[in-house]
Amino acid sequence: MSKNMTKDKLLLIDGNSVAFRAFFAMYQQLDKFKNAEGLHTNAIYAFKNMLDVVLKQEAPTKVLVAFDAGKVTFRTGMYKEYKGGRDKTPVELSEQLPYIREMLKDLGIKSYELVNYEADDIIGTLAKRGAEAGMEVAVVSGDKDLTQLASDHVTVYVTKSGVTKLEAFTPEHMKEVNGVTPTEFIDMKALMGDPSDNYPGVAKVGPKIASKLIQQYHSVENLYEHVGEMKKSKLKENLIAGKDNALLGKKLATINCDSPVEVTLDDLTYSGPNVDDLRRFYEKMNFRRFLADLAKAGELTEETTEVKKQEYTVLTANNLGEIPDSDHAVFYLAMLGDNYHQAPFAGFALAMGDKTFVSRDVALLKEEKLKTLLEDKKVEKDVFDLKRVTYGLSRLDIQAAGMTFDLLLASYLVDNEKNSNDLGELVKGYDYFDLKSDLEVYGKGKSAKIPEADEVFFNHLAGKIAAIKALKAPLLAKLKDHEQDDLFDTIEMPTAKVLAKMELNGIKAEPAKLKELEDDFGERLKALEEKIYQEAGEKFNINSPKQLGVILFEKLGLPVIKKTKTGYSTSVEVLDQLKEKSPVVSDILEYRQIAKIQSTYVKGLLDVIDPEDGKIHTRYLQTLTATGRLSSVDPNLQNIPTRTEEGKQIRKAFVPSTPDGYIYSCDYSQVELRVLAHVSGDANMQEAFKTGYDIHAHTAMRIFHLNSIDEVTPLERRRAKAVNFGIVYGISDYGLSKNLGISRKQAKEFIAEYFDQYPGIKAYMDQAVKDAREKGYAETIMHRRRYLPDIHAKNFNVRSFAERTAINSPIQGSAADIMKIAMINMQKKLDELGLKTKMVVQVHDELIFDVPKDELETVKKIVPEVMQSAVQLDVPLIADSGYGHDWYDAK
DNA sequence: ATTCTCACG
DNA sequence: ACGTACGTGAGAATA
Repeated sequence: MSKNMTKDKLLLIDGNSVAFRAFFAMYQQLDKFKNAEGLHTNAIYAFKNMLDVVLKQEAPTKVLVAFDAGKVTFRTGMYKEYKGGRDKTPVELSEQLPYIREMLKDLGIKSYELVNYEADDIIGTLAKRGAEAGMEVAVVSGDKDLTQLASDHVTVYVTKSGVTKLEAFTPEHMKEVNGVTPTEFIDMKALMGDPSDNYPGVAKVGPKIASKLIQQYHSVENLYEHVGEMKKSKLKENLIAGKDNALLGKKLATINCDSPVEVTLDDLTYSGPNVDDLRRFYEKMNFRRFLADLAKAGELTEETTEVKKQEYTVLTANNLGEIPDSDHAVFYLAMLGDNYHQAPFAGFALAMGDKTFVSRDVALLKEEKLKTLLEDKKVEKDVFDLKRVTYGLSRLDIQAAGMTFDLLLASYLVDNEKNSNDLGELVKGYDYFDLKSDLEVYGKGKSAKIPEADEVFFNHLAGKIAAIKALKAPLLAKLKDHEQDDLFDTIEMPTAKVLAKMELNGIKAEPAKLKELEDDFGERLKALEEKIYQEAGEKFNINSPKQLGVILFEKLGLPVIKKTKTGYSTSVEVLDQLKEKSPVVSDILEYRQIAKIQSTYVKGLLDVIDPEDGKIHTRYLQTLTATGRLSSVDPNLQNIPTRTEEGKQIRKAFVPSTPDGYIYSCDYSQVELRVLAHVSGDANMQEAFKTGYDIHAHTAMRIFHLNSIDEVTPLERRRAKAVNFGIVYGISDYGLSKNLGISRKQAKEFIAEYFDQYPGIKAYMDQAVKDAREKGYAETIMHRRRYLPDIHAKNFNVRSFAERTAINSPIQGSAADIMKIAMINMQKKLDELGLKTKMVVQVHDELIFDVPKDELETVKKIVPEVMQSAVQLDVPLIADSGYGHDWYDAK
């Protein structure tokens, strides 16, 4: 251990390359990031983000950002084409560079450049000096040239996809990536050349061959001493012919670690920003986010200026009379944790008239005055996360009513990405900074806790009320502007109320059935395990893809079909192809399947049965998906197995809550294709649905040119079905070929034929992409939006993905809209008829009911009726149903 | 915390 | 030529 307690840590940053990465990382935002004078600021902003990450991660005591001084360097003296032929730096970037330096100055970080040398040489020199002085050195760059500096004391970080993700190059990591040491990497580069720096290297030598050669010879010089001993080959000829290039490449690639850098390590001491200068700079750049951060940091040190001081009255049993009468209220219920089914209560805030009340004591809510108010539908309440509040109050035996505005739902509809469940976090997206996030106030994960200081917690609670008040009007205006008022008032708000009911209902689960399955599967797993160990010749963890990979691809020598970024892929897709080669593969597949069911479903579900009522209460996330679907968590009841018989057994554990009752299930038939037929207006597909044909068979008949549906073979139907699905996802020939195991060419023909037969579909797809490009978003039949900024991306993959999304989202999203309407109508109908039947689960296109014996006939009649009449499309909506004494039998 | 794998519509 | 199907959540291993 060094006796120096605070060991110096030196951080060196390659300013130009990081700025370059920063600029392109936020290139899509180029037009959004402009200050009042029209200066682009995206690179400055991203540069600062990178700095924040690195400063936090490294906590350096000394920092320097090195810049290139100009085009002419000692390297251009050796080779005048060095870095020649490069595209000019875009002006949008170069105009930002002086400001990055200005910001660095305000941040208290030294910038430096040296005539005739590159930033790399400055960094190399200082890294060497730092390491010699016993410091830990961290280098950050946007390209890999600097990785040659990696050593025991120097770690080189290279930005990865964006600027805030960094890949750490240590000597070990260099070895993994390139197979050579950091210094040998120079020799590798010498052989390969560097097209971006515009020097050639040896012909036909790329990373693979260069790595192999250097691993064998360790340096360019040594390689050429032994080149004569090599067997006659094209490579040998190329090496001999390229000798001068290789030697030149080595000179160019080598960083000069003894450059005449005048700054000393002592000059680099980092002691934090000049806050006033920095504030002025952020103001000039219009960086509201950083300004807010600055304000926050100020509070932490000064403690005198809190976020924003809120006015509030602490409510007790004795001053309830101070609550003014009003027909309008804002209410917030605080619980610690996401899972409001069990999260402990922390307090509440209530605004009536112009007064705001707060308390830690939720028992107060049960007091006559407050309970009445909360249950009075004539008192309109604004809340954040209606479903959470409803469920929470219900735990206190309060049946909330009159909630007419949920800020979370409104925000989600306006922009589905502005959906944080943390109010403080969400409002930052609307430039509202007077409320801290729960994360900041309570902390994270296990250590999260409600502040003990009343002034902190109550101010936070009152701040929530203020935030809801402040953002209600602008959000309502946006909803109106988007023509989403109907979606909000008649679909999303009522859906939240229905979901709260469903969550409270829960579905009854039979632990005995699950235990029985647990034993069965346990035995099967044990037997399979033994068998697999035998076949493999050793024991290993079958659940570990890494260990399994070693067994299959190294020990047994099976062909590697696919790799993941960390090793061999052992997915079903791969194993399916290896089944014939070794009997162990089938056993592994079977083991995997059973193990999945055992751990996720059998054990997982046993853990979440409520001991109080024997039911499973999932939570539906209403503001999560990009398309408007729900999702289900803790546990997820939307992915209960159905595709294999073993898996299906799980469904036998889901039972009615009444003796001799039924589980009744009703699902839409082909909703998404019906929606597609509707929105596209394609006459042929509409005709098929109107006539009541089997849609996949009908598609098969058309694309394979058969005379009647009766001629369709099962294979043809299967293929047509896959095409129909593909269409909904924004088809590609590659995807279809992979799915069907046919050639890409054949897949292409299927698609062409499909578009020929359903010309309206093709037109829809083109139009969907065009609309998204023009409007910037895709939209459902009920005006639900999904913004698609990537539709303008330059990168083909990114753009293509956005285009497929533009096709898929209106379809998936409209189907989700329809289901929500059906659920609302359904709950209304159940209430009207005073039935005891409960809606308990939704699985996207399917609803599950818990039905008492004597209500079955009624349910059989009304459920399909309500679902089929949810909306009026140009094609009929059909719902199929089934029932039984458990979910398994309800098909 | 991230990656892989696999369950569902 | 690019490298993909659309939308989710959870458990186990590994880092």
